[in-house]
Amino acid sequence: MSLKSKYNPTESELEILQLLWKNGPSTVRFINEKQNEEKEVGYTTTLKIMQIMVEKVMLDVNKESRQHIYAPALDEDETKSKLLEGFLKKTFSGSAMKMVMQALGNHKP
Amino acid sequence: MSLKSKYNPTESELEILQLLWKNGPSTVRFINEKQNEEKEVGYTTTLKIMQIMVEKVMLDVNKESRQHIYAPALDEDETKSKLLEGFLKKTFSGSAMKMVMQALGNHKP
DNA sequence: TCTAAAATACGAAAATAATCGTAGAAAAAT
DNA sequence: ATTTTTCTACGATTATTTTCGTATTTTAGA
Repeated sequence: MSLKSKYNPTESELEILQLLWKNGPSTVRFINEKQNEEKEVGYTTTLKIMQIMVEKVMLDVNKESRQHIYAPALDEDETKSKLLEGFLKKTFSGSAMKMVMQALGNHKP
Repeated sequence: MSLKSKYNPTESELEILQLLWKNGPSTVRFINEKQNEEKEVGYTTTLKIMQIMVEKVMLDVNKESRQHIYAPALDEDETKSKLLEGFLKKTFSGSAMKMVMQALGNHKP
Protein backbone atom coordinates (compact mmCIF):
# COMPACT_ATOMS: atom_id res chain seq x y z
CA MET A 1 0.00 0.00 0.00
CA SER A 2 1.40 3.34 -1.01
CA LEU A 3 -0.72 5.59 1.18
CA LYS A 4 -0.86 4.82 4.86
CA SER A 5 -4.10 3.27 5.98
CA LYS A 6 -6.74 5.82 6.74
CA TYR A 7 -7.04 4.38 10.17
CA ASN A 8 -3.58 5.33 11.18
CA PRO A 9 -3.78 9.05 11.71
CA THR A 10 -0.58 10.46 13.10
CA GLU A 11 -0.74 12.38 16.32
CA SER A 12 -1.32 15.76 14.78
CA GLU A 13 -3.79 14.31 12.36
CA LEU A 14 -5.76 12.82 15.22
CA GLU A 15 -5.71 16.14 16.99
CA ILE A 16 -7.28 17.78 13.97
CA LEU A 17 -9.82 15.02 13.55
CA GLN A 18 -10.88 15.44 17.17
CA LEU A 19 -11.40 19.16 16.67
CA LEU A 20 -13.47 18.55 13.57
CA TRP A 21 -15.56 15.86 15.19
CA LYS A 22 -16.21 18.15 18.09
CA ASN A 23 -16.84 21.38 16.24
CA GLY A 24 -18.09 20.24 12.89
CA PRO A 25 -16.75 21.34 9.49
CA SER A 26 -14.30 24.17 9.95
CA THR A 27 -11.77 26.39 8.29
CA VAL A 28 -8.04 26.03 8.72
CA ARG A 29 -8.04 29.27 10.67
CA PHE A 30 -10.54 27.95 13.18
CA ILE A 31 -8.70 24.68 13.72
CA ASN A 32 -5.41 26.49 14.02
CA GLU A 33 -6.82 28.81 16.66
CA LYS A 34 -8.16 25.88 18.64
CA GLN A 35 -4.77 24.24 18.48
CA ASN A 36 -3.14 27.42 19.68
CA GLU A 37 -5.22 27.35 22.83
CA GLU A 38 -3.11 24.36 23.77
CA LYS A 39 0.23 24.96 22.13
CA GLU A 40 1.73 27.20 19.50
CA VAL A 41 1.29 25.90 15.98
CA GLY A 42 1.96 27.93 12.85
CA TYR A 43 -0.93 28.54 10.53
CA THR A 44 0.79 27.01 7.54
CA THR A 45 1.66 23.96 9.57
CA THR A 46 -1.99 23.31 10.27
CA LEU A 47 -2.84 24.05 6.66
CA LYS A 48 -0.24 21.67 5.34
CA ILE A 49 -1.31 18.81 7.54
CA MET A 50 -4.94 19.31 6.64
CA GLN A 51 -4.04 19.30 2.95
CA ILE A 52 -2.16 16.07 3.43
CA MET A 53 -5.17 14.62 5.21
CA VAL A 54 -7.29 15.44 2.19
CA GLU A 55 -4.84 13.51 0.01
CA LYS A 56 -5.09 10.60 2.40
CA VAL A 57 -8.88 10.88 2.26
CA MET A 58 -9.13 11.54 5.95
CA LEU A 59 -10.82 14.84 5.29
CA ASP A 60 -13.19 16.23 2.72
CA VAL A 61 -12.82 19.80 1.61
CA ASN A 62 -15.34 22.20 0.15
CA LYS A 63 -13.60 24.81 -1.97
CA GLU A 64 -16.63 26.75 -3.05
CA SER A 65 -15.86 29.81 -1.01
CA ARG A 66 -12.39 31.16 -0.55
CA GLN A 67 -12.14 29.91 2.97
CA HIS A 68 -12.12 26.23 2.35
CA ILE A 69 -14.25 24.18 4.70
CA TYR A 70 -12.81 20.92 5.93
CA ALA A 71 -14.85 18.06 7.27
CA PRO A 72 -13.83 14.68 8.64
CA ALA A 73 -14.16 11.89 6.12
CA LEU A 74 -13.72 9.26 8.79
CA ASP A 75 -16.38 8.05 11.13
CA GLU A 76 -15.55 8.97 14.69
CA ASP A 77 -16.65 5.72 16.34
CA GLU A 78 -15.09 3.54 13.72
CA THR A 79 -11.82 5.39 13.84
CA LYS A 80 -11.63 5.34 17.61
CA SER A 81 -12.43 1.64 17.66
CA LYS A 82 -9.61 0.94 15.29
CA LEU A 83 -7.25 3.09 17.30
CA LEU A 84 -8.25 1.29 20.46
CA GLU A 85 -7.75 -2.04 18.80
CA GLY A 86 -4.29 -1.03 17.62
CA PHE A 87 -3.30 0.28 21.01
CA LEU A 88 -4.58 -2.83 22.71
CA LYS A 89 -2.60 -4.97 20.37
CA LYS A 90 0.64 -3.06 20.79
CA THR A 91 0.42 -2.55 24.51
CA PHE A 92 -1.69 -5.31 26.03
CA SER A 93 -1.26 -8.19 23.58
CA GLY A 94 -4.72 -7.41 22.30
CA SER A 95 -6.39 -8.15 25.60
CA ALA A 96 -8.97 -5.63 26.79
CA MET A 97 -9.07 -7.54 30.05
CA LYS A 98 -5.41 -6.90 30.67
CA MET A 99 -5.90 -3.24 29.95
CA VAL A 100 -8.75 -2.97 32.40
CA MET A 101 -6.76 -4.79 35.05
CA GLN A 102 -3.97 -2.33 34.45
CA ALA A 103 -6.34 0.60 34.79
CA LEU A 104 -7.77 -0.80 37.99
CA GLY A 105 -4.39 -1.48 39.46
CA ASN A 106 -4.95 -5.23 39.62
CA HIS A 107 -2.14 -6.46 37.53
CA LYS A 108 -2.83 -10.14 37.82
CA PRO A 109 -3.56 -12.45 34.91
CA MET B 1 14.47 18.01 27.98
CA SER B 2 16.96 16.78 25.45
CA LEU B 3 16.21 13.09 25.56
CA LYS B 4 12.67 12.04 25.02
CA SER B 5 10.87 11.00 28.15
CA LYS B 6 11.51 7.41 29.04
CA TYR B 7 7.80 6.83 29.01
CA ASN B 8 7.47 7.47 25.34
CA PRO B 9 8.92 4.37 23.78
CA THR B 10 8.48 4.34 20.04
CA GLU B 11 6.65 1.47 18.47
CA SER B 12 9.68 -0.69 17.88
CA GLU B 13 11.03 0.15 21.29
CA LEU B 14 7.78 -0.97 22.86
CA GLU B 15 7.93 -4.17 20.87
CA ILE B 16 11.34 -4.91 22.33
CA LEU B 17 10.27 -3.99 25.83
CA GLN B 18 7.36 -6.38 25.58
CA LEU B 19 9.63 -9.20 24.53
CA LEU B 20 12.00 -8.49 27.40
CA TRP B 21 9.21 -8.26 29.94
CA LYS B 22 7.85 -11.53 28.70
CA ASN B 23 11.06 -13.47 28.33
CA GLY B 24 13.37 -11.86 30.81
CA PRO B 25 16.88 -10.50 30.10
CA SER B 26 17.96 -11.55 26.64
CA THR B 27 20.55 -11.19 23.94
CA VAL B 28 20.03 -9.19 20.77
CA ARG B 29 20.02 -12.44 18.85
CA PHE B 30 17.15 -13.82 20.88
CA ILE B 31 15.06 -10.68 20.58
CA ASN B 32 15.75 -10.46 16.90
CA GLU B 33 14.64 -14.04 16.38
CA LYS B 34 11.43 -13.40 18.27
CA GLN B 35 10.77 -10.37 16.10
CA ASN B 36 11.37 -12.41 13.01
CA GLU B 37 8.60 -14.77 13.98
CA GLU B 38 6.29 -11.87 13.21
CA LYS B 39 8.06 -9.89 10.54
CA GLU B 40 11.49 -9.69 8.97
CA VAL B 41 13.86 -7.43 10.89
CA GLY B 42 17.59 -7.25 10.27
CA TYR B 43 19.87 -8.20 13.11
CA THR B 44 21.69 -4.89 13.12
CA THR B 45 18.39 -3.07 13.15
CA THR B 46 17.42 -4.75 16.38
CA LEU B 47 20.88 -4.18 17.77
CA LYS B 48 20.85 -0.50 16.94
CA ILE B 49 17.48 0.11 18.51
CA MET B 50 18.48 -1.72 21.65
CA GLN B 51 21.66 0.33 21.86
CA ILE B 52 19.63 3.50 21.53
CA MET B 53 17.34 2.26 24.25
CA VAL B 54 20.32 1.86 26.53
CA GLU B 55 21.25 5.49 25.87
CA LYS B 56 17.72 6.51 26.72
CA VAL B 57 17.95 4.42 29.87
CA MET B 58 15.09 2.21 28.82
CA LEU B 59 17.31 -0.84 28.99
CA ASP B 60 20.22 -1.96 31.09
CA VAL B 61 22.97 -3.96 29.54
CA ASN B 62 25.41 -6.41 31.02
CA LYS B 63 28.58 -6.56 28.97
CA GLU B 64 30.47 -9.11 30.99
CA SER B 65 30.25 -11.85 28.44
CA ARG B 66 30.58 -11.29 24.74
CA GLN B 67 26.92 -11.74 24.16
CA HIS B 68 25.58 -8.71 25.92
CA ILE B 69 22.50 -9.28 27.99
CA TYR B 70 19.81 -6.65 27.85
CA ALA B 71 17.17 -6.13 30.51
CA PRO B 72 14.30 -3.68 30.74
CA ALA B 73 15.07 -0.69 32.93
CA LEU B 74 11.43 0.35 32.97
CA ASP B 75 8.77 -1.10 35.17
CA GLU B 76 6.18 -2.90 33.11
CA ASP B 77 3.11 -1.76 35.01
CA GLU B 78 4.24 1.79 35.33
CA THR B 79 5.12 2.04 31.67
CA LYS B 80 1.84 0.53 30.54
CA SER B 81 -0.08 2.84 32.82
CA LYS B 82 1.63 5.85 31.33
CA LEU B 83 1.00 4.58 27.84
CA LEU B 84 -2.64 4.02 28.64
CA GLU B 85 -2.92 7.47 30.09
CA GLY B 86 -1.37 9.01 27.00
CA PHE B 87 -3.61 7.05 24.69
CA LEU B 88 -6.67 7.95 26.70
CA LYS B 89 -5.75 11.60 26.53
CA LYS B 90 -5.11 11.64 22.81
CA THR B 91 -8.04 9.52 21.79
CA PHE B 92 -10.75 9.82 24.41
CA SER B 93 -10.11 13.25 25.93
CA GLY B 94 -8.66 11.47 28.92
CA SER B 95 -11.89 9.72 29.78
CA ALA B 96 -11.66 6.04 30.61
CA MET B 97 -15.44 5.97 30.65
CA LYS B 98 -15.61 7.09 27.04
CA MET B 99 -13.13 4.44 26.09
CA VAL B 100 -15.09 1.71 27.77
CA MET B 101 -18.30 2.91 26.14
CA GLN B 102 -16.49 2.78 22.84
CA ALA B 103 -15.31 -0.73 23.50
CA LEU B 104 -18.77 -1.85 24.48
CA GLY B 105 -20.35 -0.27 21.46
CA ASN B 106 -22.40 2.17 23.52
CA HIS B 107 -21.17 5.43 22.18
CA LYS B 108 -23.31 7.71 24.29
CA PRO B 109 -21.96 10.25 26.78
C1' DT C 1 47.49 -21.61 13.75
C1' DC C 2 44.40 -20.16 10.37
C1' DT C 3 39.87 -19.67 8.99
C1' DA C 4 34.83 -19.41 9.71
C1' DA C 5 31.30 -17.67 12.25
C1' DA C 6 29.15 -14.58 15.37
C1' DA C 7 29.12 -10.24 17.91
C1' DT C 8 29.31 -5.28 18.56
C1' DA C 9 30.22 -0.43 17.06
C1' DC C 10 28.99 3.13 14.33
C1' DG C 11 27.96 6.11 10.66
C1' DA C 12 24.88 6.90 7.15
C1' DA C 13 20.81 6.31 4.37
C1' DA C 14 15.82 5.83 3.96
C1' DA C 15 11.30 6.60 5.57
C1' DT C 16 8.04 9.25 7.99
C1' DA C 17 6.29 13.29 10.32
C1' DA C 18 6.12 18.05 11.44
C1' DT C 19 7.34 22.83 10.65
C1' DC C 20 7.89 26.77 8.16
C1' DG C 21 8.99 30.44 4.54
C1' DT C 22 7.61 32.58 0.59
C1' DA C 23 4.92 33.52 -3.47
C1' DG C 24 0.87 34.71 -5.34
C1' DA C 25 -4.28 35.08 -5.57
C1' DA C 26 -8.41 37.01 -3.66
C1' DA C 27 -10.94 39.92 -0.68
C1' DA C 28 -11.49 43.75 2.35
C1' DA C 29 -10.37 48.19 3.98
C1' DT C 30 -9.10 52.84 3.25
C1' DA D 1 -7.77 52.56 -7.06
C1' DT D 2 -4.33 51.32 -3.87
C1' DT D 3 -2.93 49.24 -0.04
C1' DT D 4 -3.36 45.91 3.42
C1' DT D 5 -5.00 41.73 5.07
C1' DT D 6 -6.21 36.98 4.56
C1' DC D 7 -5.93 32.87 2.18
C1' DT D 8 -4.00 28.80 -0.36
C1' DA D 9 -0.20 26.40 -2.76
C1' DC D 10 3.87 24.25 -2.40
C1' DG D 11 8.63 23.33 -1.94
C1' DA D 12 12.17 22.98 1.38
C1' DT D 13 13.90 22.17 5.92
C1' DT D 14 14.12 19.97 10.28
C1' DA D 15 13.29 16.32 13.45
C1' DT D 16 12.45 11.68 14.50
C1' DT D 17 12.43 6.86 13.73
C1' DT D 18 13.84 2.84 11.38
C1' DT D 19 16.87 0.28 8.58
C1' DC D 20 21.13 -1.21 7.02
C1' DG D 21 26.13 -1.69 5.34
C1' DT D 22 30.68 -2.18 6.74
C1' DA D 23 34.58 -2.42 9.86
C1' DT D 24 36.40 -4.53 13.77
C1' DT D 25 36.69 -7.70 17.47
C1' DT D 26 36.07 -12.03 19.61
C1' DT D 27 35.21 -16.79 19.80
C1' DA D 28 35.09 -21.43 18.09
C1' DG D 29 36.25 -24.95 14.77
C1' DA D 30 39.16 -27.31 11.28
